[in-house]
Amino acid sequence: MVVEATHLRADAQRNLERILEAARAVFAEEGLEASVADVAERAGVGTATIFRRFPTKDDLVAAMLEQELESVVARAQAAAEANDPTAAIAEFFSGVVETFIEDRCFCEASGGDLINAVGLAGLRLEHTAPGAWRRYVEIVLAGLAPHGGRKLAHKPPTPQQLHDSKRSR
Amino acid sequence: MVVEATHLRADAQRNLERILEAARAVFAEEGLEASVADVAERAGVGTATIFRRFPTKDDLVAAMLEQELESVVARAQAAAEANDPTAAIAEFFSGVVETFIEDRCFCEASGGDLINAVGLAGLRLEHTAPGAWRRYVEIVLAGLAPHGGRKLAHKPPTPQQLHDSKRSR
Amino acid sequence: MVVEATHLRADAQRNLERILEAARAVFAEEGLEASVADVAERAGVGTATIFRRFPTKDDLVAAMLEQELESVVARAQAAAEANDPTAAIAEFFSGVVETFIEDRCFCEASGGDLINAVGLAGLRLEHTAPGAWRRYVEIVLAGLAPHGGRKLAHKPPTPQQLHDSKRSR
Amino acid sequence: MVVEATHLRADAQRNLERILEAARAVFAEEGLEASVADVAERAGVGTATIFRRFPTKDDLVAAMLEQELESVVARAQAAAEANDPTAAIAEFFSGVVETFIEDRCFCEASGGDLINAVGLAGLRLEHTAPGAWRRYVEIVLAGLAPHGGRKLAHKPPTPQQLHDSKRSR
DNA sequence: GATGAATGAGAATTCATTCAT
DNA sequence: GATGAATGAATTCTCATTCAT
Repeated sequence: MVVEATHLRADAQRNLERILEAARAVFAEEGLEASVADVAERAGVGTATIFRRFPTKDDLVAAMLEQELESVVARAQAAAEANDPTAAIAEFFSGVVETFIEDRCFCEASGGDLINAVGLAGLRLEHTAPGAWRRYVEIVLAGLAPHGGRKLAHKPPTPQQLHDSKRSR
Repeated sequence: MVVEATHLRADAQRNLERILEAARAVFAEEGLEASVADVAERAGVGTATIFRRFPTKDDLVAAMLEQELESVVARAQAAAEANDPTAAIAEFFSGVVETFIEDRCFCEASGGDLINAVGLAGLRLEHTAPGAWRRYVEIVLAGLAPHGGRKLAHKPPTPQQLHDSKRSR
Repeated sequence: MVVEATHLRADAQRNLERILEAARAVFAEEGLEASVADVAERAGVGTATIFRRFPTKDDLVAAMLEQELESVVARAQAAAEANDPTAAIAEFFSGVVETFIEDRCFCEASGGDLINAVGLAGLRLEHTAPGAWRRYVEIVLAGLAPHGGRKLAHKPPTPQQLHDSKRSR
Repeated sequence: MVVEATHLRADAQRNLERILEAARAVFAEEGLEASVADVAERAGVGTATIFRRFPTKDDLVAAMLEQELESVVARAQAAAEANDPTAAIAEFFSGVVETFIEDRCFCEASGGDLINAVGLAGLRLEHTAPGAWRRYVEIVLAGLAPHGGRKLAHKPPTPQQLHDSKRSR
């Protein structure tokens, strides 16, 4: 568990979980522009309770995203242990994009890799062309697949750079 | 020139250009959330002057984007008339993404295709990994290239759907 | 003619009339909250032209009302010379209220006598109970009619007071 | 008491009362066009405090008017139970107009009946001819009194119509 | 003399964050 | 520890009035 840090009284711990859960729900629905007050109401706590735990709205968002990230990490681990790596990566890629489509805010707040790129574009299209992102996944996967010893001219961003790109907003 | 419409007094025309120029700069830097006041300050005019010309913040944004769009259209036409279509499309793709990187707001306001996707992700990375988008362009181009008669399983969004996806925000 | 003051060039005089006419139309339709710019547009002149003539929006309103008032004065004179004073006053009263109903702004800007009172209330009712003011006219006329030598306990406001009550807004 | 609803913390309740009191005073003096900022200043709170309680300026106005209305209702009930109906109605009529005179905004926001009519006209005169409305009350009461079996030719507006006329602005 | 462009001074409303209870 | 009340700082937008052309 990411959010636990120090020992908390039982009720405090429960509140913390409720806050994170509410944040996920509210931000997923309304995007990052939802107000802290909305989250507080959904969580059934006062706004001050949230600010006691998370000095800043951004801190709340970050904590919530860390939770979402865990599920992605789990997916990634499953993919890493799969027998068919090609299928596994395809499934992983699609799965993450699907999560992005379902949770606008998670997508908006994530770092800028190609999966995220497809998620962002897919999110825009989802309303008028639902599922359009699947084609983009196909294309990107095809582009990533090794074909005839071709080498890409440009290097990928480092993990650190990818991580830091989350803060760009 | 899009914004000229009727004959304007010399000073008014100058102001109009300053406003548009300031809007481009400010929105490019800070994204669409930048305030009209910021644009006004940069342009050296009062906010009311802006609202006289553009009744709504959205109108201002739209006018500015129209200008950006023109340059993309010009690029597209050049590409269409090139001798080597593969090189032309690569150049076009890169050129548009570069424009996106230089103008966050233009990117944010555009429809959700793969070029846009790369732009959005590249924008996030630009600060910590400048130029990282070039690799993404490579990958997507590779994925788009015909290889061995492969067919994509999913259909692309229609032009209308792409267009409407601009409104998703 | 109220508005003529000094000798004006022919075109200036024409503009002046157009402004007053536009003011009447615009304020009658939209109430006193209509903007000076609206009046200018309707008159086909620049706003500055209006402000050259009328240093203040209030001045414009006042001038326009004076014109409306003239027609009321004409009615009053006709009534004064009629044979049947009772019928004449009834007709006058109704006529003025009708003018008020047709021109919200004239009513709103007039002094506070009983005719005006009926006009103000009638105006509010006109939308949902058109013509309701006619009953109020009846009642007030009945109340004004001499019955059995009764004397009213309170004195009427003086003409000066009535006039000054126009400024209460 | 209308405004109490749920249990409020002592200080909040005190502030709420101060806000309502300030609103009454400010709107009574300056009419409905007074700004919320004026009310806030008078109440000694920030504007945001007002908007927390009343999401809209209209809501604030409505709450305040409800309070005023209560006193009118009380008067009406007293009149209904009086022995001498003629005197009672006269007193009621005068009482309501007096309330109107003391509270411009209440008068402006009320429906368009004859009492309201007298209030509106009286308000305009009050500054230059204080108490002039008393004569108008006399006249209207006289007009309403049954004299010699006379019948009014026009019907009164229905309660619904009167109610809806409040919204005429 | 006429024009319309420019603007300062608001107005309503929102929200992250702090503070008294 | 928790609460929700209070608020300062913004934001979009309007308009009477002044000024350069």
